Amino acid sequence: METPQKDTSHSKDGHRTYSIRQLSKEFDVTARALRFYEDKGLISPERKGQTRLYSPRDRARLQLILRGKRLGFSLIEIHEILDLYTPKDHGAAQMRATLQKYRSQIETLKRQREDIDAAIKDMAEGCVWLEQQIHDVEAETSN
Amino acid sequence: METPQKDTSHSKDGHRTYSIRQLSKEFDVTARALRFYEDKGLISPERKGQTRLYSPRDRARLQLILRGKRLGFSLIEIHEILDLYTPKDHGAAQMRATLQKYRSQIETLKRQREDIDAAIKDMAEGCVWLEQQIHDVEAETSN
DNA sequence: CCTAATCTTTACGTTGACGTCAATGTAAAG
DNA sequence: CTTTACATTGACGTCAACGTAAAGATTAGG
Repeated sequence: METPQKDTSHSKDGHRTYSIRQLSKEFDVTARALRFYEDKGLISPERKGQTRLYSPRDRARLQLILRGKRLGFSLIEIHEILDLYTPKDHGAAQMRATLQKYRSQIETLKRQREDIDAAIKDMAEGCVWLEQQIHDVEAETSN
Repeated sequence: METPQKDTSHSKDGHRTYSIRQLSKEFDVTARALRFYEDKGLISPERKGQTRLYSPRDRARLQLILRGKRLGFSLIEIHEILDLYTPKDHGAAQMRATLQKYRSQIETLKRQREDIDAAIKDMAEGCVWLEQQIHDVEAETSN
């Protein structure tokens, strides 16, 4: 009864680390997918020997990746979005360029939200109509 | 100067029709894609001989398809969504089942909207931070 | 009638995002 | 030490969503 599972590890830098399995289970993605994302440069976990050790920052990046996927972005697009999240600290010119990217990304997202709102509206109207139909049919069968 | 382009046609049922080119230009998709969607059962234009004639209803379906794509749904998912749009008029049991689909679809969309709102918030915060940085740098260079 | 533009189908190619072995390494448990 | 479990890197397979090229039918214009 006393097998205190070693379910947490720590790197020499002190922070928590996650194995590839832990992360894949937690977020319900395959280890293959995680390695694939790494291949595409979306994540770069440290290595202990040759096995991967994911830091909390890697975990956060993974969350962003998955959110991007849910929103229908390609891995390439997600890569660009992740770049916006990683602080660059360049000159004012660079920062201004980055700021533009932020804004255009916001526009993209807002357009997407309009699509969503329209779709929700459609579905909601469909609901109302259907409920009415069902109500009518029931009134009829109760005759 | 008097070549009144025959840019509109009408079917025997009276409604307007669109050629595959018109539609592809209007929505900026290739004719190949339109035929592909037809292959997958997402759209079924009439035929005049062997050429396709798209009705306004087909056009509306195409809009829904493209919206679905922008939201990251697969063609299969879009097919199911389109089914929700085509009135079935079945028994009460069927209608109740359909109602469930509407509702679960609404839930899906709402979850997606939460993702979007979160992403927008992130980007907006990034903007603010960046603007501050740029401001600081400029204040410094003006010394 | 000829040509050019569009339409068609058929079929194979491509890209993205992984899945699925296979062969191998390594570390903890018995 | 051997088994068991999970890690690794290739390499090839697969599925979706089209792209692209080939070959022929149709139609408007000169």
